[in-house]
Amino acid sequence: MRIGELAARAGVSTRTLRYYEQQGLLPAGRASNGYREYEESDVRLVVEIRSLLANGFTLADARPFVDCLRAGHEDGASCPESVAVYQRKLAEIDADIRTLIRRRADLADQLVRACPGCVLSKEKTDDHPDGRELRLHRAPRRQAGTGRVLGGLVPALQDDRADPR
Amino acid sequence: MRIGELAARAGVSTRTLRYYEQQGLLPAGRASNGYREYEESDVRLVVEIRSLLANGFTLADARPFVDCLRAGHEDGASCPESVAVYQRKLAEIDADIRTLIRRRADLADQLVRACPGCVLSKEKTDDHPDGRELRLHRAPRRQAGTGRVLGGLVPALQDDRADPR
DNA sequence: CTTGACATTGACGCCGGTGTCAAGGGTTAG
DNA sequence: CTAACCCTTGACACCGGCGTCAATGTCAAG
Repeated sequence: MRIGELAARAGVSTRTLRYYEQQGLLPAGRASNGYREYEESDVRLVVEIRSLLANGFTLADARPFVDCLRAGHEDGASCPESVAVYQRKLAEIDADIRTLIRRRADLADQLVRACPGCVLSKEKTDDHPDGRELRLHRAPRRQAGTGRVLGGLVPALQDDRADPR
Repeated sequence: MRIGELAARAGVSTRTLRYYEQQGLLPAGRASNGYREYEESDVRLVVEIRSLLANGFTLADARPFVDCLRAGHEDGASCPESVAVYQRKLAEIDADIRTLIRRRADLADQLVRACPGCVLSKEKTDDHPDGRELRLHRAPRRQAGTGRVLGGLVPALQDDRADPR
């Protein structure tokens, strides 16, 4: 099938498919006239990628899953590389959550200081008794070394200008 | 004082100060030779901005605080506009936290499904206390801006790109 | 005078994931 | 033959917060 059909069936734009190919995620065959040729299985691949992206993965993160599927596995997550990415993502999310919670507490404190009584919002400021959905299981170790941590969910607090990239 | 001194005293680059001026956050007077002239009080302003940025605010978010300080208040948060920003930020953080928590649960589920037993690493990772220098990067692209609040269910806060900007 | 530290404006780069346009070639139905 | 679509590559735009050049101006010290 050609790019337009794949785009329609996978629910993405042709631009997106070409971008994925450029990133090495979705190599396409070529017809004699230069048109890209895709397999049926590529639909599945694209859907997998979109699903991962929607869950906060980057394209680079998605690569092991795609490779795994192309290697013949039914589940993109059934390869050790994919599992490693999963674990790394979990660690990143945990770190982000803890950061946000800390930040929330700080902000709430400052708000109370500036405007006592203004805190009419949630009960997330303190450890709430029922421990509802905020229980952060175990904390992973951080690994923020190389700069990039998550695929973009949380405002940056990059004030430690220690490392110039 | 001139830009170099302010930069040194506030702990930012001159580029940063010029950027803030360009954004209308930090208007500077001019000497006869064209050099920017700053007041003592501007040190305070810049420090305030940096503090807010470090807490996940954008420059636009910081504006009410700066205005408040310049209006003579000792605390940048003691104006109603600032309080409103605080509350909005709290709401955003709460939404982000909920999203992340949901996402974490989903990922953990999938990991267990793909690799039962792989999750036990979660328990043994005992985090060491504290932890500055955690650098998350890049704010969510739309979420804060155009009135879209991610309070839904695993909203994937960036795949509803149906609206053309 | 020269040097050198400091100042100016302007512009590109980065990061991710596309949207969108431009300028062209291929294919097919009428 | 032509219209009407499909496809191709290439390149700019966007968002935030700057880093980092480039080319040039200012001013005090030696």
